[in-house]
Amino acid sequence: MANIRDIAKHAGVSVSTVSRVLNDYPYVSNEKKLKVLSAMEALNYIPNHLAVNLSLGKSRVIAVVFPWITNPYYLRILEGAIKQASKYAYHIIVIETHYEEPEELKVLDMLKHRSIDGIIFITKELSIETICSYEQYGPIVLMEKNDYLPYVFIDQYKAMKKALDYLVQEGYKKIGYSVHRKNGFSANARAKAYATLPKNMQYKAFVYVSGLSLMEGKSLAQNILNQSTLPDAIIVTNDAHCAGIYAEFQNRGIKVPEDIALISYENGELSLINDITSIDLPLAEMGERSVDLILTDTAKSEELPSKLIIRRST
Amino acid sequence: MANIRDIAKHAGVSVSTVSRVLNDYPYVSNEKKLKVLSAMEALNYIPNHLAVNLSLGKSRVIAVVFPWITNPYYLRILEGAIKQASKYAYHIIVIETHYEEPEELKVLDMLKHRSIDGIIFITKELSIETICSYEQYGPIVLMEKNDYLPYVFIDQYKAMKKALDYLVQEGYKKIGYSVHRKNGFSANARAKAYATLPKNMQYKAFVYVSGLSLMEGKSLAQNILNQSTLPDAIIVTNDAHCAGIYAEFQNRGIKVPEDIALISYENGELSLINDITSIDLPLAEMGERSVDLILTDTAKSEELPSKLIIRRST
DNA sequence: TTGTAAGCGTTATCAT
DNA sequence: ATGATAACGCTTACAA
Repeated sequence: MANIRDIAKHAGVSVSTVSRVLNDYPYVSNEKKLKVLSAMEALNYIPNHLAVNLSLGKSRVIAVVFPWITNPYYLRILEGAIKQASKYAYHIIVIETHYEEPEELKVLDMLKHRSIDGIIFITKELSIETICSYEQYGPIVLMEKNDYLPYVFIDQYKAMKKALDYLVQEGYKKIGYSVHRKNGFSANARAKAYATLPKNMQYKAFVYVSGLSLMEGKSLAQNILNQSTLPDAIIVTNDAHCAGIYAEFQNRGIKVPEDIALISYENGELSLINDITSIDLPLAEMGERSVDLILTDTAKSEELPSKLIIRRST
Repeated sequence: MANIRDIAKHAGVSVSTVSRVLNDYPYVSNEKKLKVLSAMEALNYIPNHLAVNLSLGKSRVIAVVFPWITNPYYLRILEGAIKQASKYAYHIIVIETHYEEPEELKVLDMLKHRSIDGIIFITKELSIETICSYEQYGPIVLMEKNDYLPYVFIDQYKAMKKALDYLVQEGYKKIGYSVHRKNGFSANARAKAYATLPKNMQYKAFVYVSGLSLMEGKSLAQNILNQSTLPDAIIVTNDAHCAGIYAEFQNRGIKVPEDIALISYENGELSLINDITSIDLPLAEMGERSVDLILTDTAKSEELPSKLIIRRST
């Protein structure tokens, strides 16, 4: 394996000159440049990026962290991040935490050890203090608004409020909603929005803690239909979960929206095909902006807007 | 930033000893070991993996390559790969090629430049000769059976044959199927299996070239229903596409399986919820085994079995 | 415009 | 068990 020194020797120049040619620096005479180029050709030179990385102190890799990659919601964020990273000649490694703190700590340690140049936490379990203590080792972006770390976020309170206001205006009286984790960041925001409803329209029994997947949606629907009083509208965590509910409703002859209306978060393909009113979330853009936050100094933390797309399910 | 030399000095030992402690070698006296450890503590030492990588000539990263990450079929392979890689303390970077050869060449160049230690091509556009010419730079795994590179693969011919035999046995006469790309690896395998049907049961008009997504499934269904003669059973590329077809069939009052039967490849959640007969593919396992192929000498190329799961749609 | 030489922070060989 | 010292292959002051 020829290295930069071999090239220098073969071309009769110094290593710095070779390096300059390699990196397209100005101030290299055409004559020497050609010599270097042909030496590279002759010796079949292959630049070694591991060496470049060490020398520059960069890995050109960013980690994107989430509980499960199979959640299409997270996936679209990831896709945005991959796309944007490639513009900077960076690459994305994927970390699944399964909601385990030790997994998050492992990623933070990778940052500390310079295996990665930055971290995007799509969700986090660790306290913000813990995460902050690693910021000295490299940029870390969250998807929650906070006062300590850069973030890109969608205001879940506003999104929920938008859906609620619309449902109220349409005359729905018994509105329910599902959350994935009772005390997650977005669950709290949604609860806060729900609490703005008139007191007589707030039903603890219509707050469903459930999963994110299709099949879990199906079983949630079964549970719902077993309740003595039924909601007349449900706002569901994501498209897949909502599609599961919708499918079960169809099985059981529940008409949407006549019997029960549905709204999902996500506005992906599944809401499109079932004609489900959905809260559009700019997920790919979240991924893109968070990469910008990691890789540039000019990008600023920001809030991205959600939008209610009305379809036949309400 | 303290480095290994600073630690050595502070502890009054040599760098080799520090390195030995770092890597849990035997042959280090407890006395010196403690000295080193406390020096690390005192100087707040952080090992630099970029340096380790250069020294070892490894990046500890593997690339997984596919056209689009949003295909759940590929995603489950990716998930298996991530999981398995983490067992070896490796990480996975995700490459979306959008079926563009230059993107595949970029990944191959990363291998050449030692940015990654290996490549898993879930699909490929480049000729096998081209890819082979990069094998000298590191292990490359394909998901097609071939004589040149290691592979993990599912025999698409056998899978298709299984579905066809079953349909024939159930009395279906006008069997159609969809493929994603007319001359893709699996399209050819499926065509070969289809050609084993009695001549009078082969219908060119029932071979549908279509997409992979839900919405594309929906429009395929519309096209199918516009045909003058309808198939009585269709084998569909994947769950999402099949779910799109199924949804449109429901809209149009087409009964499954009475009017048209459906079989999907994938056997994921979408086939489960719609009770679709599906060809189970061990996708996560494909990811796991390909990582093994990259990272161990003992793993051998292998064929993984598919299995027909019979449900209500046939 | 070019070259010298000092990093970057490890691992690994080879003595002792 | 321990230490010198040479890799690993590049970038980048600084000097010329």
